[in-house]
Amino acid sequence: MNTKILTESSQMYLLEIARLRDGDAPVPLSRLAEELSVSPVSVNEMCRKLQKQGLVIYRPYKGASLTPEGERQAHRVLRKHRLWEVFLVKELGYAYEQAHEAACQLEHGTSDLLADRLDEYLDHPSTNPLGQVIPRPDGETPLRKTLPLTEISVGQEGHVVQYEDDSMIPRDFLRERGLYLGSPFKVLITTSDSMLVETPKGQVSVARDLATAISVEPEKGDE
Amino acid sequence: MNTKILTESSQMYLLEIARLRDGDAPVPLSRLAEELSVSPVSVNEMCRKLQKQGLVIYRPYKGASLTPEGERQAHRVLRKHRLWEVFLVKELGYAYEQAHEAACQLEHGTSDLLADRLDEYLDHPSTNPLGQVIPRPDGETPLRKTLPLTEISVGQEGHVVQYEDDSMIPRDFLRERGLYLGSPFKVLITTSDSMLVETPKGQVSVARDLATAISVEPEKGDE
DNA sequence: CCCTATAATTAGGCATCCTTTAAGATTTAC
DNA sequence: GTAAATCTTAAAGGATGCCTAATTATAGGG
Repeated sequence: MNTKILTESSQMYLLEIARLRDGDAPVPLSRLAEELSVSPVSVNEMCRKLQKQGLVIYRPYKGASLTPEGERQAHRVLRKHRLWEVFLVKELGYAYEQAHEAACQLEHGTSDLLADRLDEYLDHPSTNPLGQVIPRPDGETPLRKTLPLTEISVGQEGHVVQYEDDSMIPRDFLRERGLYLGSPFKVLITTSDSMLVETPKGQVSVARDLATAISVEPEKGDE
Repeated sequence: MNTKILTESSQMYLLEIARLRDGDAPVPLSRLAEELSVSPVSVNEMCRKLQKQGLVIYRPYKGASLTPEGERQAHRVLRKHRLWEVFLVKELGYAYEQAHEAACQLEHGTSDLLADRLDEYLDHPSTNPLGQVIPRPDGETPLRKTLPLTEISVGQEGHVVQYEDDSMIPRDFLRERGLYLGSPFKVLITTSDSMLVETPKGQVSVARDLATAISVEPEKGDE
């Protein structure tokens, strides 16, 4: 049961559910289908299969969430994924996005042993290049959830994890202002339609609409 | 045509044909089936499919060999495989055999770009930990063939690549005497039933029967 | 030159993971 | 509360890659 072999595909599903999950809310299958570039029908099939295997809890019209075992498996994969990201960025000079792509390929061919060796080689990094936590081998590390920037209250700190709605994002502008992927920040002021945020490159005011599309991870110990 | 996507399975077949090939002789399908741990029927099916794709030349009762394009593809995979071997052994402290196993998993999830970056990171190694040549990205490097130790004539040098008949090999003895995987050596004397070989650890006399089971790669520029 | 051991092939299946089509269920929003 | 949008499910099928069992072809020794 511990040594159950998951197909690459199953791993991808579990990982994606872990990634998309927002707190304890189940992930809508439509979201999964989109992320995995697969038809909704396939996702439905797969989720029911994973439920039969005790890895996923699937409630029709609600969505999918992970069982403790599913969580454990997702962590194993995510650990490998993020360790490779660190290696690719820090050692091989990859840009983050390319590293992410490549890590998707490598994670499935990585044994637990290899992950541990890599972890040691990289000097036990605690986060990936975006500042997202790398699960420990024991699987104890809880994944921290990401929120839209708008959910962060004044005085809280955090860092940027992802841009949600690519088309709307002035990437270059944000990069210049120090609010790019991985950037730490602190919310200084919020108003009804904008936020003032402190970044490594100074202060930047962000429209609320835009802030909605910026996913961030709040700093440990807040909320 | 250049960007043709090979399945993991196809890659394995091509790689194995390249590995098992002895000079220009086609590889018997039974041998392939054995190495790949797959039924002869499956190998037959696959070889005919690869032939249809122009990657393999398959002659019933003779065996399979690579077309120039198949050769090119095999080189690409082999390059990745051996680069990973170097990384795993040199950087992560793997033993060779474990590195070989792990490299089998990693090679398929490795893009050409990643291979090049890794190559650079490792400072362009020319051989894997066993001294086998790492093909260059341009695919120009010919694979050197391996021979049984008995085929090496007096004065020639080479290095050990593989033990063929595991059950017959006194591994510990050979390791002690400096004739283990990767060891460089020079043949000093051959008689009708034994050979005297110089190794990093001194000289060792090897019975002809035993020498047959030791695969070696002769040094560049000989023969 | 025949006979046998080995190799090849055909036929039928299985598992995985994906697809499209189409019909039915539920939610959500007005 | 109903209608539109979304989700679920069933059915049928395709591609890959593997299997076993049974049959046929061939090579090579005697």
